[in-house]
Amino acid sequence: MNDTPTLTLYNSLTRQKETFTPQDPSRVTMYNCGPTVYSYAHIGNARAAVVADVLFRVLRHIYGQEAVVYARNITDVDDRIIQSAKETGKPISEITEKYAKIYNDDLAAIGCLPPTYQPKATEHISHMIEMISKLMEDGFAYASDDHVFFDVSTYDDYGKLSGNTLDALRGGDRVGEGEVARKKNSADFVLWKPELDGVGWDAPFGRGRPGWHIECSAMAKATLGEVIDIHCGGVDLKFPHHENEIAQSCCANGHEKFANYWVHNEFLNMAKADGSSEKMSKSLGNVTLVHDLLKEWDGEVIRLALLKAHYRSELNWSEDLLKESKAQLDGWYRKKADYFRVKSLGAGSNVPTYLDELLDELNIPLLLAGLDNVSEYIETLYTANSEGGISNEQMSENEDWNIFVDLDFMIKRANLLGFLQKDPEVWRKGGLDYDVLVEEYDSVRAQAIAAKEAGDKAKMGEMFKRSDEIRDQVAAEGIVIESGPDGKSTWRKA
RNA sequence: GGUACCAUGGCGGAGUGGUGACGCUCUGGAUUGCAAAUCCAGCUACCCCGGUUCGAUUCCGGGUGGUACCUCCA
Repeated sequence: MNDTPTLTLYNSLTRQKETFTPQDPSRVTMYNCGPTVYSYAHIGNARAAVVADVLFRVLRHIYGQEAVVYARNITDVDDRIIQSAKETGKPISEITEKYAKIYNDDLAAIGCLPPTYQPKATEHISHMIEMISKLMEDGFAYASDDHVFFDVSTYDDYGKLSGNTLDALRGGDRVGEGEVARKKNSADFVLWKPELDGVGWDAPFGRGRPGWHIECSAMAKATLGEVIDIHCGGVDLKFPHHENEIAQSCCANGHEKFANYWVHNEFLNMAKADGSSEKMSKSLGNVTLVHDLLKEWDGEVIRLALLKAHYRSELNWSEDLLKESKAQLDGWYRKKADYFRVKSLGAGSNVPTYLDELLDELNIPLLLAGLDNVSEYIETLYTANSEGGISNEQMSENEDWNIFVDLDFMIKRANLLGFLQKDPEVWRKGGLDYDVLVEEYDSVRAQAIAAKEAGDKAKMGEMFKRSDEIRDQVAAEGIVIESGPDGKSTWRKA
């Protein structure tokens, strides 16, 4: 294992780039906070999931597929879910199962591998109760007015992750409102709440339901262990969610750390008409759902758009970003079609694949550029051929082999990142069928060319006009006709 | 008020103490009946002011501008 690639990650906890060293290379653990399933996932949720997915893929590449254990939870007990059940009159399980499935389907469509474990909060209530009991026994938590709170004053490192201090947090107090009145310190957070609308579980400290933060602590422990290697999530979860997870887990489990590395992705902003941008939020009414985008765009286009910026940079989301991603992928897929052509000539390759660019803090944009660099190199080979008077179809076996190796390398790397998974023909045609119309186009054009050769200009003009009409007609339906050198045309979805 | 992040061409976006990747767009050319696609060529950028240095876009300080978190939120 001397040649294990070295991965560096920016650790939000220490605020510096660090070399990643797992506790056990044969069982590398990562946790990502999953969705609360009461509605569709939006594109911001997707960014967090895609970033975690890339990290998952890189870890699998380094340590082996079986060696990486990735847990992404489903929060299926929550006030918003209870409220939604009440409003729609549907059973809670119907709502949570529906949206959990949609979430998984949508993420699969944008190339996210399924996590090793997908624990549901309702299946881990006993673990949460255990953890809360332990915290109470050891004096880290206290009961108050049918609630149980974590006492932040008992944990010295509270605020270390987010950079908040208890004094600073105290500044925002609104004493007397709601929970604040029940707490010892305003920063104390709830571990257990009383039953709501019949939703509750029996516990030694009273029938009730879990607070939000304890869920992740309990599920991470149940699926991955008491100390995990990497914890991912969006920056907005850093405080209070992740801060509270650390406090609970460390105090309950008796370890100095909960996660050794914290990886936080930056936010996604929505572009505004005036060129500025603002964060996506429901209150601003600018939420874009993955589910809706998938109706119009291929999942790989959305995935590429999400990965165009470094995960620690903010990403401005826009329609142009999607268009740009589509254009870039079209180019890659042309290369993939070429790959099959050369492969059919008998070329072979066993080049090793690597993701070195990602080892430096998941520099995804650099790897994407690397794909295009290979692509460009292949062009120079083609150009060299054409200058030698040889068509690409007539290249020597040796040249084919060279090109194949490069294409193979590029495509394998793209595949590792979750791109170029489709057949190039399927990609081009998007499941449509315009073969008949395009054949007619060719046939009319052939007549035009024949008329031209016969010197019949009137007929030539007429035939070209008819072929142009066909081309305009399919163009109106979003189809682009591409003429081949031999008079045979192909077509693709624009 | 507290905390943190960011500032590169028309747009997106890497990177580096010493000719500024890559993608998209755009311009010119080849090709085409005209297009499309493809190929070739090309235009355009490191927020401002100091400091360190032989040399800074890159390091340090200040300024300006932008953003996020401190409340449910990826």
